[in-house]
Amino acid sequence: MVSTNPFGEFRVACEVALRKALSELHPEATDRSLLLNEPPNRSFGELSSNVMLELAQSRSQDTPKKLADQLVPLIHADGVPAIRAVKTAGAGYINFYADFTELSRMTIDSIRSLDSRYGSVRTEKPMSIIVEHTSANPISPIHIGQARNPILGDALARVLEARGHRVSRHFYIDDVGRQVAVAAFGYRLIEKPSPMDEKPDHYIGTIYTITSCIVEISRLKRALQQAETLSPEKTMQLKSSLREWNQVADEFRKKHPRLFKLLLHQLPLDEDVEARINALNRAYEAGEPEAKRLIRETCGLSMQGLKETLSRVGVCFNSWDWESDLVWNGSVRDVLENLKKTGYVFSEGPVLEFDANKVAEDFELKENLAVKKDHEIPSLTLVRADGTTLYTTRDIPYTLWKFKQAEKVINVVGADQKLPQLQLKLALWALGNEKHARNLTHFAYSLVNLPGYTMSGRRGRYISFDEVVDEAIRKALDEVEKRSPSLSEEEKTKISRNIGIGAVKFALIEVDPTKPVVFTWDRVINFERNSAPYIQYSYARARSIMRKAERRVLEADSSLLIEPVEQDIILKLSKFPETVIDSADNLKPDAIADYVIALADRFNSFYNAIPVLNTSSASLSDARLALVESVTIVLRNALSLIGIEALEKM
RNA sequence: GAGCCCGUAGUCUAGUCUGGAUAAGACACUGGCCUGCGGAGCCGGAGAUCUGGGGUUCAAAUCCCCACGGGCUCGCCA
Repeated sequence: MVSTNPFGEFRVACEVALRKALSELHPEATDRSLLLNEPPNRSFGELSSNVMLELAQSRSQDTPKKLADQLVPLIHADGVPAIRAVKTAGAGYINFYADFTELSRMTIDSIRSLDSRYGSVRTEKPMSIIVEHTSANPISPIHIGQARNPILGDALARVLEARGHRVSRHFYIDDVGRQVAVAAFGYRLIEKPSPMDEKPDHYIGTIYTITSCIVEISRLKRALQQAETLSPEKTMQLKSSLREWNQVADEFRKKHPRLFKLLLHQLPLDEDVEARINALNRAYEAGEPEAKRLIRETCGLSMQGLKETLSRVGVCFNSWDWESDLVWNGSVRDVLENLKKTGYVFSEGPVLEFDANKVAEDFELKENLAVKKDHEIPSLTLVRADGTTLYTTRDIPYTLWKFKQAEKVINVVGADQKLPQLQLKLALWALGNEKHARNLTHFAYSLVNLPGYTMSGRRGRYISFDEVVDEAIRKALDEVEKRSPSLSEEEKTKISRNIGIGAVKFALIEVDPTKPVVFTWDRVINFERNSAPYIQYSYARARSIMRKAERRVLEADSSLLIEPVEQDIILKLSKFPETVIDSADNLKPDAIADYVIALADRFNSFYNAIPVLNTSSASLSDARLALVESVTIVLRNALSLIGIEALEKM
């Protein structure tokens, strides 16, 4: 029998048998939903129930052990091929032992016949889902702090697809806003020289940082000139900012002397600069042709670099959504009008504010949104005094637009943006889009920091994703040269690329996204510590056996696989579909990473202890070969879900 | 000041949602294993008062409260 979820079959069989017995003795206990757990080790079976420990609470006269002993004879597992035995143990656990003849056969047959589809269990409720991720500013390269975003977002999309959802990946190009105007302003000022040998996103990033740095310094200096009118604290604060920006300036003067000099020379250093930058921003929102040309050109250049970075690590998108389009086509204005009609918008002079807190209270949403009752949610500024809009304002029509195409929207956005994401959701409530509000998920991840400081695109203080990938590939090439000198140059290049990129991705995905990560080079390029090369190595070893065998096993007798290390692998293989379900339904891409390490571990133990090709009988060899083949399929499928390529050789 | 997230061997992490049997891995440290299929490997050893303190429970790394430490947020930035 082929099953999309072999361990699930065993689980259901145990649950049915257990419920039936419970309904005879303790009908009140059957309404519990979670009856079975995975025991800490296999001497306690493959599944275990502690219902009796709980049941004993209400029946003080009976010990859990006694209750379990009474129940077990009523659990009829004889007719169920998947269950070998049911026993009581310890304080009153009921342990279910799988029949490995059956489980092995079902698992291996299913994997070999489903092949690349093994692990994919279609949900009963497939949805159309938009995963918006990365959405990096189109004025600087993606840095390693942000890189967690595309990696998590892409894995999430892949896992959801495996679950049978229709997934569309969207990149939101944030080309409206002051920072873009700053970059474009600087770029035009130096008469738009094209990037020489530099990646265009790095090039624009440098121009942006230098421009913003010089503008900032001159602003701070002007502010300090009125020191007499300022409070001492304010003066201190300004001085400390000035010190920081001067430091940034020094760094850039050294790193990019030519551009720095050029920009310093061209930039008028009076208040006029800022006014002109703001004017450019206004002109762009208003859709004036010249501003459009300039800013689209600047962003286009940068996006070219971002796309290159993303596509080289295997992250692709279905849609590139320009934020400015929403402004120009009037949907931002329309949403503002609608929002005003809700009564949740108040004005402070020309400034419009959205009363997020009142929405949360009126709709009684605080508890649901994990906000404390007496915690006041800050209001959201929708429109500036000069009439321009803000990021989150524009995110409202964008979100509505996304919901025209999908039932569910997942925004992969850093945890630092929890508040605006909450305000966005409340805006949907206010607008009467309850259903959309409920189907909007902020997939939050903690930022990646460098030891000692936070990365800042604006300050140009970051390690770019590109250089991390480059370095990882370089390190991988060293290792390949050392370990596999006989491979062709072409193979070495391809392999080290895959190893390097895999290592970077793995480092970013293996940690629970809510946990903060401190970036260290060691984390990525120490291949003893980084598990990705280990997993790829395990795969290469397995494939090597397959190649040496020079035959495809048609009929394998899985009942010959009686070694504990073999059964450990089979058990793990049988659980892969459940892992994918958990990963997709609970949005846990990191669960796949944990799984694949554990499978590789078990395979390596097996590899070391058990011969596959030199066995006493051909049928045993066939059975083991089928097992090895199954391991290769599942390793490949699992790696593919987290966007890492499996390698034939390395 | 207020709110959110995180705290598990020297280091990095899994387990926390859904309480249950001996807290699971990796790095570093350490003792073994290449005439069997790839040693980026395998087998073993040592190393953890699960940040601290209360509470709930037959049972707490897991749930609740309070402290402490780290990160983030509270902008007419994104």
